[in-house]
Amino acid sequence: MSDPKKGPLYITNTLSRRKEEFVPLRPPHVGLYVCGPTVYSDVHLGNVRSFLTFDVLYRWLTHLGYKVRYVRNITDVGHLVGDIDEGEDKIAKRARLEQLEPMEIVQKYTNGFHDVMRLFNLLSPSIEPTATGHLIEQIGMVERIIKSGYGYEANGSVYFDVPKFAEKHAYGELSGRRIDELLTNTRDTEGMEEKRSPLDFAIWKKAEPQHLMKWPSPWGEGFPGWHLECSAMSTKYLGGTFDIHGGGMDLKFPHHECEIAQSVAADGHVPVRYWMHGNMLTVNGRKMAKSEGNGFTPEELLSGNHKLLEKGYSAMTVRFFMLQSHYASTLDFSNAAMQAGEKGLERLMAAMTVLGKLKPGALDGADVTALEKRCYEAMNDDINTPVMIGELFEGVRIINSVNDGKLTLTATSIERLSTLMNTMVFDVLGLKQEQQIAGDDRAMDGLVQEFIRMRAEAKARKDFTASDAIRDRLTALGIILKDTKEGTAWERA
RNA sequence: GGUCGCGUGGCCGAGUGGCUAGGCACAGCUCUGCAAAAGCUGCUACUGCGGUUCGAAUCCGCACGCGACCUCCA
Repeated sequence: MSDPKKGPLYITNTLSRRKEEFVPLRPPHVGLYVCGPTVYSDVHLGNVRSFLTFDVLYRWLTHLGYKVRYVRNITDVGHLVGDIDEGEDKIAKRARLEQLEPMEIVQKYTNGFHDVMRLFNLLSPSIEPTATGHLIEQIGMVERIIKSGYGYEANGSVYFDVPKFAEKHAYGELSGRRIDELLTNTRDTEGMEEKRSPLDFAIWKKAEPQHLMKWPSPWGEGFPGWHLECSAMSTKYLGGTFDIHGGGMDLKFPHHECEIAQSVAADGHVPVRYWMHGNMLTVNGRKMAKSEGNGFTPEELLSGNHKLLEKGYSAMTVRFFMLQSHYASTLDFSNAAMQAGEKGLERLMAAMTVLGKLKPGALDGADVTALEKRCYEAMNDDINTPVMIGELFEGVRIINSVNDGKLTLTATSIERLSTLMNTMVFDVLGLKQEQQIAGDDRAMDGLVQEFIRMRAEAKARKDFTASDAIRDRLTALGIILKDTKEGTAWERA
């Protein structure tokens, strides 16, 4: 980018397992694809972490001046439940249980997903394509794979021939798997006689009679394989090869590995230049997952009404808590850590309010330029939000010191600090003020100011019994008074 | 069983060869009528055992502990 303080950006590419300088294919444009949710149940906090990781990446790329096309899909063709059922579509299964149309389920949980994204202040993607809306593209891709010789039909289903593909192309590169090891580790394939190899995966699946979501195809009634939608839709909206593909660590294999194979087989080139994977949110050291039953919904989180929660936490507390660890590290959820995050966020946000009221001085007692530089370096070093937040607390210290008259900053530096803090806290980290601050509600503020005046009068005549009574009663109502040199401020608890 | 990764102070969590991360908690101090808020100060760790190096939390090996994916499967 033209502004030297802003670049270059380094990100960890799963393909090389190293930090690489990010150079877009067609600057200033950047194509970003992120695997979205499967809309057959509520998203839980672990899912949110993954989407949050790429939300911040999207925000940062945008801040750096890139024109980002951010595509995040909705998987509304069912996946298998896996170890529970016998090949029944997840969405169809849910539908029968709840006596709903499949698309009703899809709509319900898509709406819920959007609500959660809004709650945690995640930006909307540029395009949010659905799998059901792209059947033609997916069928086209299956045809191209068959044509290239890497797909074969068996009994109405079409499978991807992994061993044949691996003869001429890399398979397992992304996830560090070797085809011979995969074969060695695979058990008997009984019941899967349609497949030529246990490593083969379906790219089109024949629909059983009871299956509700199905479409006509050259191979009969069926539905697309679950790796296919991302390949078809990313190709459609971002091109045959695009810049960044993100997703949770658990999608590396087989999902993303299969995506690569499909694109190479269908179109002859690798689809993605930089693969990025976010790590898992854990609870007591275990991955938060639907199958573990250790997830909670946003409602439970906010209310604290869940056995894992000692109390409720605000969405921004959660967002801040998550950003205090690096996206590539596992993060363990605990009440103690949440409460620490809650306190830290309060201090940060309080400073943001103070920031707007700073009075300039003649000299600079702090180096804002250096602070700014460190913030950019942290973000450019693989989106290191925890380090960046550490720097922001240096900013908090400066702000409060200036406010206390213990440090001075020139008007220019205050302006610069203000821009930096506001940009990083609100635009990049995507935090927002949740607490009602004084002044938001004029009637309320007027009332409280009246009490503050009464208390000041009591204090002036040394009637501390009366002044403390006023303060204590306001505290009991959730109004906290803070005495400063300029007078008394208030905030809600 | 295979592959990959992790193990940091009271808690959370950065850090990849020498330089105090940061947050929370705790203690003391300043300010204050008291409190709160804020600032300052203190608490200085890196699973164990070997090795490389002038020097290792950071590199290598082994051990122990933990996790993710795969091992059933679209």
